[in-house]
Amino acid sequence: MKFSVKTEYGLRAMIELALRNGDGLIGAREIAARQQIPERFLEQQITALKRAGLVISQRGSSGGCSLARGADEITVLEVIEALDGLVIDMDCINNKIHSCSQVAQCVIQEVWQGSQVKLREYLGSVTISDLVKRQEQLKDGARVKS
Amino acid sequence: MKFSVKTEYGLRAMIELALRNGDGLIGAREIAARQQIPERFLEQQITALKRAGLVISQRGSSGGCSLARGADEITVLEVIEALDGLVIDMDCINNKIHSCSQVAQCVIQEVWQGSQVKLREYLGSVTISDLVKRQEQLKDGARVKS
DNA sequence: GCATTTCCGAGCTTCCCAGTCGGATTTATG
DNA sequence: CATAAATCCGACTGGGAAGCTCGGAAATGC
Repeated sequence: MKFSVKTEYGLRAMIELALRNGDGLIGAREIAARQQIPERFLEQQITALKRAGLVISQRGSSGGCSLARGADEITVLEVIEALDGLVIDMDCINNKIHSCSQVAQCVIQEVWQGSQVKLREYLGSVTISDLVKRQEQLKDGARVKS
Repeated sequence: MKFSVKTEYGLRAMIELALRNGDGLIGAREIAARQQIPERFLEQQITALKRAGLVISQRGSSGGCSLARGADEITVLEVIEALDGLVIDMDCINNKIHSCSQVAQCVIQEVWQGSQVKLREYLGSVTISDLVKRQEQLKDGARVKS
């Protein structure tokens, strides 16, 4: 049970984009370099984010991408689900299989379902903007300390 | 992001044990047969549950296992963590690595941490006894319908 | 002693994640 | 128009983990 690195990379990219929002388009190469992420790999995640409508992009030289909305209007949940699909996927409920011949399975699926709801609730309450703000806090804290 | 079948098997076994609590020891073979779980595989999970102190067991012929406490005193969280370790494991926070050279990573780790807390909170609030009761409800519902 | 059970460790197969890569398409610029 | 730079698309791969099997040792009732 862990979050994929895809989502971590995706979130880091979104933070980077949020920091430089308004500066026009930013290339995947640049984001990758700044965040130390394999470039060709990040490319794919950005494409996925674009398909999900969280990012807009333009091809060609001097192309790049930027946030599709304000950083405070994009939740962590959206980013995760754009990259990895549902936060918790269950064969029984999400997919069409629904092979609950055994009643006990259904009961357990309800627990997975409940987990899903709780997680989505939380992750949906955190925005990219929150992350950026929190990051500033951490940086300031470190500066004061040193 | 999904729960392992180990945990599903483990929970189903616990439900089975809860249903027949007080009837003495029950063999892994029997549980496996009833719940249609690969026997030798279930064996291992039961051993893990025993090591975690959720189940007591006795070897030898007419050996078997039973719940170590009341079904209302065992949470789903305990079962899951006994079988799969922490619900959400993060290299940065749980383990010793703590390689947050990049500040952005730490911010994200806080989100994982938050998810962990929420999930544990929820899963810790559901007991095996709850599952059994809920299962009865479902069965009754089906009976009325038909 | 023998059957039956839990217990321990090793091994095996299949699948998926993380990452790479070749190349097609689009576009600004000279 | 040519070229360089960027996104985009699809296929491929290596490694590691999940799911499961298996052989056999230790315990225990009959």
